[in-house]
Amino acid sequence: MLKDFFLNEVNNAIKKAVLSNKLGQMTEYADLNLIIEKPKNTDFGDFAVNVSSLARNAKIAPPLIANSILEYLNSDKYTASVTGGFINFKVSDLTLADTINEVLSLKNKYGSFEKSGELKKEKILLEYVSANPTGPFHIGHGRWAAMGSALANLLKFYGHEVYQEFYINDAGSQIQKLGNSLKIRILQELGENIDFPSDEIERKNFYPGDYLIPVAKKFLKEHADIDVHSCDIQILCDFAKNEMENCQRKLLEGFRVNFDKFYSELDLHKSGKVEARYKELKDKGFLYEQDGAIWFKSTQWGDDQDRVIKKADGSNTYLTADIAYHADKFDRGFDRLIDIWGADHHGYIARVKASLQALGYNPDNLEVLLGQLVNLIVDGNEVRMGKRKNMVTLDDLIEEVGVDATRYWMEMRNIDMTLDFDIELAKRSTDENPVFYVQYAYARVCSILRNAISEKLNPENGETSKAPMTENEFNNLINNFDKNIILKTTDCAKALILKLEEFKSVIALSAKNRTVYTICRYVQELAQEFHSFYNSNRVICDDKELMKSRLALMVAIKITLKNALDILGVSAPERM
RNA sequence: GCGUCCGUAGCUCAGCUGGAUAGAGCAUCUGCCUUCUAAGCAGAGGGUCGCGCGUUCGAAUCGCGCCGGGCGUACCA
Repeated sequence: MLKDFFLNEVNNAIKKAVLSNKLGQMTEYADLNLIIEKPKNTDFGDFAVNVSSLARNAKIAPPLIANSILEYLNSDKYTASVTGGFINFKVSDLTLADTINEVLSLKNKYGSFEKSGELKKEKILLEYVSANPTGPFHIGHGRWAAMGSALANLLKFYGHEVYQEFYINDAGSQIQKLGNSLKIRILQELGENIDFPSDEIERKNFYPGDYLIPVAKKFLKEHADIDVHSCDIQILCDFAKNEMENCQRKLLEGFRVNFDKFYSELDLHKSGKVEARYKELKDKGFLYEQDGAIWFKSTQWGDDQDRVIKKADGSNTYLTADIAYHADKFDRGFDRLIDIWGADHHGYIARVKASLQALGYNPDNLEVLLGQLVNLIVDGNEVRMGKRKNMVTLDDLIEEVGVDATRYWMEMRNIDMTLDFDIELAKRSTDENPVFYVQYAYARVCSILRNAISEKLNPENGETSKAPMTENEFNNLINNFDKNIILKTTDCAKALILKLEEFKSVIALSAKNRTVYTICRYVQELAQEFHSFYNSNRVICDDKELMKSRLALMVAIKITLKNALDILGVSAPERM
C-alpha cells in the first residue's frame, strides 16, 4: 500500500537524519507514530506526513526538521517537497503504472491480503441473524443478514477463514406458543368460532399474525387424518417450526446470505452439552441457589448482577444454552468468535463473557458487534414494528425494493447508527439511490469494453465499420500488459488510479474495524472518479496507443468495482 | 438512577489512532448530449461540528459535566 510505503520512507529518512546529527537535539530514533494523510488540496501532493511532532525532541522549528528529512528522500517512485512542517509526496507515473499492472495481474484477488505477509490469518466463526423460527423476518433481521454476510465476504476476501452460522432458537416456550397459535388457525380453517384472546396479557402467549393462516391450510392438506383437538400439540409445534425455518432459509438464499450451518438449540440440548456446562459451572462453585432458582455468579467477572441460569420451575433460561453454545464454538477450534446482535441485547455481553471466563476461555476472543435497530419510514412517518402485530416483513421489503437496493441500504450505514429505512426512498430507482450510481459506472465500463471489440453499425447508411481492435489484440493487451502503455494516460487519470490503489487500504482498514459501510463509501468514490474521467476523456479514439492505455485502465476499474460489489453482495450488471 | 449508542449543511450521513481552509450524496440554483449509456459531468450557494469547562503548539475528534433523542436495565427469547 502506498500509504505504508511513504510512511516507511519518512521513518527511514528520519533514522538517517538522526544518525547524521541533522535533527537538532534528537540523538536517537524512537518510533514516532507519524500519520500519513491525503491532503485535501492536491496542490500540496498526493500524500503528506506532518513531522511537527518531532519539534519537541529536536528543539528546532518544524520546517527545518522537514527540510533535513527531505535530504534523505530520493526515489523514482515519487518527488518529495516541503511546506511548513509537512513533507509532501507526489506519486510518479511509474508508480501509477505499477498499480494498474497489479490490478490487471491479480484480477479477482486484487485488494486481498491472502498472500501478504501482513496477514495474521484467523479462523473466525461469525454468527448473525439467529432469529426464532416463530415467524417471518422483520426488517431489522434484514440489517443483520446483509451486514453479516457482507462482513463474512469482506473477512474472507481479506484472507481470513470464515465460517457463517445461524443459531436457531428452536427450544423453549416460544415454540409452544407457536404450536398453540397454529392450532387456533387450523380450527378457524375448520370453521370453528375461535380466536386469539383479546386480553393483552393473554395474547402475549400467541402469535396472532396472519402468516400462520397459509401454514394451517397446508397442515390440513397434508394431515387430513389428524384430529387437531386431541393430537399431541408437539406435532403442531414441529410442523409450524419447520415451515417457518424453511421460509426463513428460502429468503436468506434469495437475499444472497449463505450460512455454512444452521445450529439448532434443540440439538445442543440433546447433545448433553448444556447440562454438561451447567455441571461444570456448578462443580467449579460458580452457582448458588436463591428463591428457588439457580444463579450464576457473573458479577465475579464484571457483570452488574448475578444471573439466573435455572428457573424456579426447573427450566433453563436462554443464557444457559447460550453459555454452552459459545463454549462449543471455541471447542470446535475457532480462534475468534464474532457475533452480531441487536442493541436491545446489549446487556447480554457481560454475562456471556463472564461465563466464558468462568469456563476457562479468553473472553477477548469473543467480539460482539452491537447493531442499532432499524426504523421503518412509511410516508415520512416512523412505523412501529411488533412481531405479533401485522408488520412489513423483510420479504415484502425485498419484493418492493429489490435485493441489490435493500442490501446496499442496509450496508451503507455504520452499525452504530440507528437506520431509518425509508421505503419510498429506497424504492426509487433514481439519483437518491447510490447503488444505481455505482452499478451504472460498472455498466458503462462494460459498455466501453464491448465497443472496443465490436463493429459499429451506422444507422443512417446501414454500413458497419470495423471494430477499433480485435478480441485477440484486446486479450493480448490485458494478459500481457506492458506497463509503459499506461504512461500515456496517467496525467488525466491520476486521481482515478490513486483511487484504485486506495482499495487495498480500504480493505485492510474495513477488515480490521469490521465495517462494511466503508466499502460502500469507497465504491461510490471510485464510481465518481470514473464518471468524472469518462466525461472529459474518450477511451475509444484514433490514437491507438492512447486507446490501449485507457482500455487497460477501464479493465482495472471493472475488476476493482466487481471485487468491491462482490463483497457487498450487490450485483454488477454489464448492461443497464 | 445506571449502562450503552447517537447529536456535524434544509434532509441523510462521512470525517481513520487529535493536525493544512470541516467533506459527500440528496434537495435548491447555473451550465454541458451531431462522438464510448445524461441513471452522467462541471460549477454555485448553504455549517456558532448540541452546550460548557478542561488537556494540548493544535480539538468535530481525547477527558469531565450538562441538554436532547434511541435501546437496554426479567426466573422473555
